[in-house]
Amino acid sequence: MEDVARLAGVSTATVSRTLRGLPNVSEETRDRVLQAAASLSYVVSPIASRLASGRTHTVGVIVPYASRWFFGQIVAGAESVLREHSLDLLLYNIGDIPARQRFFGALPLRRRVDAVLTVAMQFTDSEITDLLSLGVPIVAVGHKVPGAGCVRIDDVAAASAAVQHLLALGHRRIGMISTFNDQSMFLPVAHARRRAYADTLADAGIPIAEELVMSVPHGLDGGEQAMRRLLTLADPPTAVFAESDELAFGALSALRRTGRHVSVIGFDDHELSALLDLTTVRQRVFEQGVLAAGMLRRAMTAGTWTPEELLMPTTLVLRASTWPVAVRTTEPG
Amino acid sequence: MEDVARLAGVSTATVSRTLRGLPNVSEETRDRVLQAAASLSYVVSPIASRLASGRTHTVGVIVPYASRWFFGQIVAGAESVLREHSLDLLLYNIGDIPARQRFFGALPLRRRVDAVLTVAMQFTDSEITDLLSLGVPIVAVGHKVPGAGCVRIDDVAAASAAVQHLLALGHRRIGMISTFNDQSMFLPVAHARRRAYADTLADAGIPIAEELVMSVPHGLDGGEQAMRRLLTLADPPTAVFAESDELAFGALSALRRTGRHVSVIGFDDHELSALLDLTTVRQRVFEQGVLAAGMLRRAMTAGTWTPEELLMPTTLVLRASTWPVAVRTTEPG
DNA sequence: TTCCTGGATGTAAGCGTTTGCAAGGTTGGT
DNA sequence: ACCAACCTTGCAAACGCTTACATCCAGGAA
Repeated sequence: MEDVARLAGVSTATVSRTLRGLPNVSEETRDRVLQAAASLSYVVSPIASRLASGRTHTVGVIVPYASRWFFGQIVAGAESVLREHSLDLLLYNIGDIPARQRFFGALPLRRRVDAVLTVAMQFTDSEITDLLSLGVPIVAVGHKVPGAGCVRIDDVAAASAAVQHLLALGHRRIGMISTFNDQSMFLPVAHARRRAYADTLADAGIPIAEELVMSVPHGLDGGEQAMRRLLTLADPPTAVFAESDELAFGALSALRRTGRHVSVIGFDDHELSALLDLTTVRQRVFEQGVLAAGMLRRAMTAGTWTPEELLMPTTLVLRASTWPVAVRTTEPG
Repeated sequence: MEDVARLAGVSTATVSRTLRGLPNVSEETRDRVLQAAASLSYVVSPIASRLASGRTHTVGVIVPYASRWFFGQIVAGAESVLREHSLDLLLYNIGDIPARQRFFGALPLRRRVDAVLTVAMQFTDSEITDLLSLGVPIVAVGHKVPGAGCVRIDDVAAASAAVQHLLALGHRRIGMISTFNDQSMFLPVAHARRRAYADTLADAGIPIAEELVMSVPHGLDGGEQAMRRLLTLADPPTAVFAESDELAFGALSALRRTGRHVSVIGFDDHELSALLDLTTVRQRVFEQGVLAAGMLRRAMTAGTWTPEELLMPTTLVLRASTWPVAVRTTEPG
């Protein structure tokens, strides 16, 4: 920067002002500085700039499973808006207990980010305290976090719609594939969706059968296990509501291998759900990443910030994986 | 840090040395400093530390499609090893032309990262020059980049094996679904796999039919379009080799909708390929991310660095999407 | 002419570390 | 008892910016 200042015949202060587009620089000087900077192909050191200004221009993004479809979409969505405003995106994947402990033990975000985006993470109270102690705006995608902004869907309503769809098809014995709450992962949506399942059945006057609710780790394998177990029941369900499409995929896989026929409805509208003909509840995932990042960006620039909550719509997408209960008691159509 | 120094009764220099685990600090002093730091719950400012030391402890990761399965796997793999060594991962998603231009126009990596990981990106010569001008170690996953390290598979051999599998099943009219080279995206693997396809057919004495090679954008839609076009041919292929599983999924989708039957082999062994019964060429994607990050980490710590090349094995995974040519001329089994 | 105002620019003090160098203190060999 | 060698520690100068404050200058009002 000194070189640029010398070449333009001004002070480094003026160079700094020019390069950041501050208003109080004369046009003539501005041109001279920009030209000098260009000819030296100079760029400011973001690190020095951060140290001096105290702003990191970085958003920390915390996800439990970076490689899963849902999270990839959110991250990509957030990345697109952050990049556009030249903000850095620092990715933290804390899917297992050790990673989580390391994360909250060291809290590497301290002094490192101006904002935090968390995606479908269930935090303990102390973890939330830790996060809030960072003193930066936080936005959660997928569920509420006290003190943080939030972009999500109405999980209860959406899950309820899914179960109602099965009820409307005449199903009365309806199973649910839900995720573990052991590792306190995924609980936010799991909890809401499970409750919606129970309430909706109760409203329809159907008693809840404990054995029809499976708790498995998230992913294909989990879904497959769950469905296998459901199929071994003396009175297996005629329909199953899966907490996510990936779980539903696993369920479909189990069904195909065993040759059994059970209606399955998923949740998310995964990119491949159409191909697999999975009835599901669609939510716009990428866009949630976009909106969350936008919310953070505004909070960062405004200085002040009151957490907002954004509710995204969902749609029931009907495909061939669900059918009326009567039709396939023996054989699929 | 000053506070810690004061509380421990030493200078900031000693605190710094202690906190970084340098050897020349007496045990007694070390304990005192650590205790002081803990009681003040102090952490060093990474930014100040970076400015002073000149090292960013950050790896820039450049991907074309952050949300696609393959890239998610690589990123997750890399993240796991970087996090373990407390290195930051800065994600750049430059999938479209504008993003790419912005990226190479400003070259935001300058002064910002100690190493670069690129995933399946086809760069122009000038772009490679730009990247090398950063003066940091670079590792490419998926293909060679001159001057950079490399973790990849033998695309030619693997693709050849795929085509040979189809040949062995008796297919003679074999199509290929490949990706665009318009946006100079994906060319590295596209090129190698397409050449392998052509050479393998040629070796078998089969003339290449231009109309059997489709170029489409990557993704499900691309695969679907490609297969639809292939099916409209007067003499459609009996088998198709898709450059990636996602393209193959699209192809399967088109087949299902049109009720036609064509053998399809994919590439990657996507997480859902088993469910869709797709014959494919398996490669260990996550692990490639791990290895690439490890390579970079070593390069960063060593100071010196000569690009290495790592070749990962691939396996042909036989499933139900490919069958002998004679069997299904009329109806699937 | 004088004073005031406001915009453009320069000066220099941070920002919170790292690190080369020097100083002081120990230890052990002679 | 003396000196070399080594280990521990402190001092202070970077690192490359930002920014509060001071300065200067031109133009307008009185």
